[in-house]
Amino acid sequence: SWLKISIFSTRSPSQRVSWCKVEVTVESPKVITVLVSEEKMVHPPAVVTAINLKTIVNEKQNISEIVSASVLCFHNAKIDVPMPAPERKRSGILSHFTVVRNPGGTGYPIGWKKEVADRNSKNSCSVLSFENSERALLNRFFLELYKLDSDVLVGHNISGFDLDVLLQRSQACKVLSSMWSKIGRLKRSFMPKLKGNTNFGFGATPGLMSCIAGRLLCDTDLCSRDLLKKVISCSLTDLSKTLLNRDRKEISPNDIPKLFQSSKTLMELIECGEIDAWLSMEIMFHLNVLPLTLQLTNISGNLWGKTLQGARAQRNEYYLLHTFHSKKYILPDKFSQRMKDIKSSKRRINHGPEDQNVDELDADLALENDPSKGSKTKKGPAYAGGLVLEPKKGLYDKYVLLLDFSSLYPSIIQEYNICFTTIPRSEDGVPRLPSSQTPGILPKLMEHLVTIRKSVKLKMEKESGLKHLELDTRQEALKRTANNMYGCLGSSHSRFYAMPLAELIALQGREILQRTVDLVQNHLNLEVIYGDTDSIMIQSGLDDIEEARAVGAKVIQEVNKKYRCLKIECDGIYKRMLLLRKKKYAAVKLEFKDGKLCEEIERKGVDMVRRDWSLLSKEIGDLCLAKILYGGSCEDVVRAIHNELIKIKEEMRRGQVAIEKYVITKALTKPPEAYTDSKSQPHVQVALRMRQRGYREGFNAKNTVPYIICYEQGGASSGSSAGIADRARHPDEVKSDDSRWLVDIDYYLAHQIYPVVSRLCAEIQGTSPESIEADQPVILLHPSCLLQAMKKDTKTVSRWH
DNA sequence: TCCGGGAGCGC
DNA sequence: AGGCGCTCCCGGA
Repeated sequence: SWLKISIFSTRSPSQRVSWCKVEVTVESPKVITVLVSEEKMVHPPAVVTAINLKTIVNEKQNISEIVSASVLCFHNAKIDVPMPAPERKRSGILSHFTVVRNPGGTGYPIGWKKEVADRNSKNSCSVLSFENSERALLNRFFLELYKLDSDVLVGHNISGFDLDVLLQRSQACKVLSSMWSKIGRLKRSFMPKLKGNTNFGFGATPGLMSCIAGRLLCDTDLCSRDLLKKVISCSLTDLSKTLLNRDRKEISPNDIPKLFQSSKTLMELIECGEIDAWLSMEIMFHLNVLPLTLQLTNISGNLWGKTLQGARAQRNEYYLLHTFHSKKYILPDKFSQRMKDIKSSKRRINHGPEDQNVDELDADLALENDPSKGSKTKKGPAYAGGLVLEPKKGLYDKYVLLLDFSSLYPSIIQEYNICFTTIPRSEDGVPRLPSSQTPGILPKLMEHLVTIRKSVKLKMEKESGLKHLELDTRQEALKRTANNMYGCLGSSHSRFYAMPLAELIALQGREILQRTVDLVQNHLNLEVIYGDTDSIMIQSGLDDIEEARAVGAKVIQEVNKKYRCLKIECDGIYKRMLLLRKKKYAAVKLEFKDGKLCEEIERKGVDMVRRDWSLLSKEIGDLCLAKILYGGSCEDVVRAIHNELIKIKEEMRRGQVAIEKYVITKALTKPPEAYTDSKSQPHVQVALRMRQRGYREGFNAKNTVPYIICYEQGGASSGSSAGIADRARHPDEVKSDDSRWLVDIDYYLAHQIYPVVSRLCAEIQGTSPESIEADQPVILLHPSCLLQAMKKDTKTVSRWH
C-alpha cells in the first residue's frame, strides 16, 4: 500500500542515517496514514537483485572465502501480480555484474584483461571486473549493489550462506562500515553479532537480518521448501530441472583454483555464477513468491520480510492482534519462555507460594514443562487429534465416492462458536461447547475470511489475465490464513496458545466424522470403507457413474442439512482403488474439469510418493500400481507383475539400469555433526564425509542428501557384514571412482524392490476370492516366491559405467 | 522378540 | 518455533 505522510521535515545529507534517496522525519506516527487502495493506483515497480557467490574453502580455518560475486538485477518487477516468463521478457529491464579475484594471488591468465575489456565494451557498461584482493572485491561489490538500490535481494540459500559469507568476510578483511552497510539501506558503524543461537543453526540470524534493514530478503531455498512440500530436493540444481527444465552446471569449491588457469575456464566460472543468480530469480518468479507473500501480509498485518521467511505463526499472531485490538480488547503481553521463568521465580520470592496469581502462573509453567503433556519437549502429543477410521483394505473395482468436509476446523470454529471470548477458562479436561449464540471474535473472523474469499473468487471468475492471477493468489492466501488458525491455537510457543480450544475443535472434528459415518452406514445403508479426519470413502457398489453421483448427492444432502456452517462435498470419484493401510492408498480418480471427465492416478502415502525410496523402487512400484489399477483379472495382473520383476532383475544384473535410479534421498534434520547415532544413518555418514572433503553446500541442516548403497570391490567388509550406513556413498563418489564402489544389487532387490512390490500386492489375492482358484499366480506373488525371484540368483556382479 | 527413536507422510 | 495420527526402518536391550 501507499502511505501518506502529511507533516514531515527533510534532513540534510550529512544528517542522514540511511542510504535512501529521500529521508524525512516525522513527529508522530499519527501523521502517517495508509491510503485506501483504489483501482487505478498502481504499485511501484520493485528493483529485485539476485546474488550469487563462488567461494573456496580455507582448510586451515575452515571458512569460506569469496572468489567471485555476481548480481543480476531486474529493475521493474511487479510485486502485486504474478509475472510469467513472457511478461518478464517483454517488459523486463535486466542488468548484471560480476567481480572476481584470483584466490592464489598469482595474477590472471594471458589475454584475460582484453577479454574483460571486450565484454564491457560489448555491453557498453561495466559488467565484469577483476580485483587483486578479497577486500577490493567486496568493496567493488557493495558499490555496485548500492548503485542498484534494490528493494529485494534474492538468492538460493542466501540467508544461510551468501549473506553470512559477505559479512563475515567483510569483517575479516576489515572492509569499512560505510561499504558493507550498503548491503542494507541503513547506515551502520558497527558490525552486529553475526552468529546467534536463535535461528537453530539455520537461516539468517537476527544480526544478519539487521544488516539488510530496508530491503526484503527472498531465499528461494526456504521459499521452495515452504511452497513445494512434495519436491524431493530443493537444491538449485534440482529445482532448476523440475521447475524450469534447465540443466545446471555444478562447480565444486575444490575445482575452482584450477579454473583460473585459462581465460576460457575462468569465464565459465563467472558465467556459472551469473546463471545461478538468474536461476534463483527465475525460481522466485516461477513460484510467484512476491505477490503471494504480499497478499498474506496484507491480510495479517505483519511485516512482509517476516512472511518471506515463513513465519506462519507470527502471521496468525498479528492477524489476531489486529482483530482483537480493533474490537477494543486489551491483550496480554507476550513473554518468552525465559521471561516467564524469571517472572515466576521473582514472584515466588516476593510473595511466597501461597499467592494465587503465582499458582496460576506456576500451573501454566508446570503444564508447559511437563514432558508427558508434550508441550515443551517434542516427546508426545499434548491432546487428541483427528479420527482415522480402520480401512477396509483391498482392491475396489466399482465406483468409490470420496466426500470431505471443506475447511473442517475453520468451519467448526464457526459452527460451534468456539472462541477465547465464548469459552470460560477451566481447570482441567476439555471445555464444554458454549451455549452463547452471540458469535465470538474467532468465529466472526473466520466468517469474514470466508466471505471475502467468496467475493474474491467471484470477482476472479469475471476477470482474466493478470487480474485473474492476482485474485487467485489472494483467495489462496485467505484460505491459508483461515487454515492456519487451528494449528496456532495448539502451539505452545504461540502468543494465542489455547490448548483447550484446540482440543475442543479436534474433539468436535472426531465426533462429526463419526456421526457422518453412522448416518451413512445406518440410515443410508452404504458402506464406508475408510476416512481420515474430515473425509469418508463410500463403496457405492455401482458400475454406472451417474448412479454413483446420485448416491453421492443424496449423502451430501443428508449430511449438510444437519449443520449450519459445515459443508461436506464430493472431492472426486474413484473408478478403481487400492486401499492398503491407514493413510496409504492409490486410485484412478475421476474429476470434472471444464465440464469434461478427467482420469488420473492419485497416490497417497504409498512408498512411491516418499523421497526415501530410490527412483528404481518408485518406478517399479508405479509400474505395478498401473498393472493393478488398469489390469484385468487378478491372475493377469499377478503374472504381469511377476514378469516385470524378472525383467528388471535381469537388467540390473546386466548393468543396464542407470546409476541415478539407485539414488536414495534423505533429509538432514540437524547439522550432521549433531547426530548422536550418526553411525546408523547413511545420509549422515555421507554428509560428514563430504563435508570433510570440502563440500559445504548441500550438507547442512534441512538439506537432502543423496546416496547409493554400495560395496567395496575387494574390500574387507564385503556384503552385509558392514552396516548399511558404512556402505552408503554419494553419487559423485561412486561416479568418480567406479572401479572401487559397486552398486549393491542384492541390497536393492531385497530392500528397495521387494518390500515395495510386496506391500502393493499384499491385498491382491484376498480381494477377488474367485481368482484364488487359479492358484498359479497366487504362488508367484507369495512372499517366499517373490523373495526367491528377487534374491536368490547367481552371484554375478556387474560394473557400472 | 520387543521397544524406542527418526523420517516422512496424510489430513 | 503450527497440530496430531500412522506406518516403516533400524538398532539395541
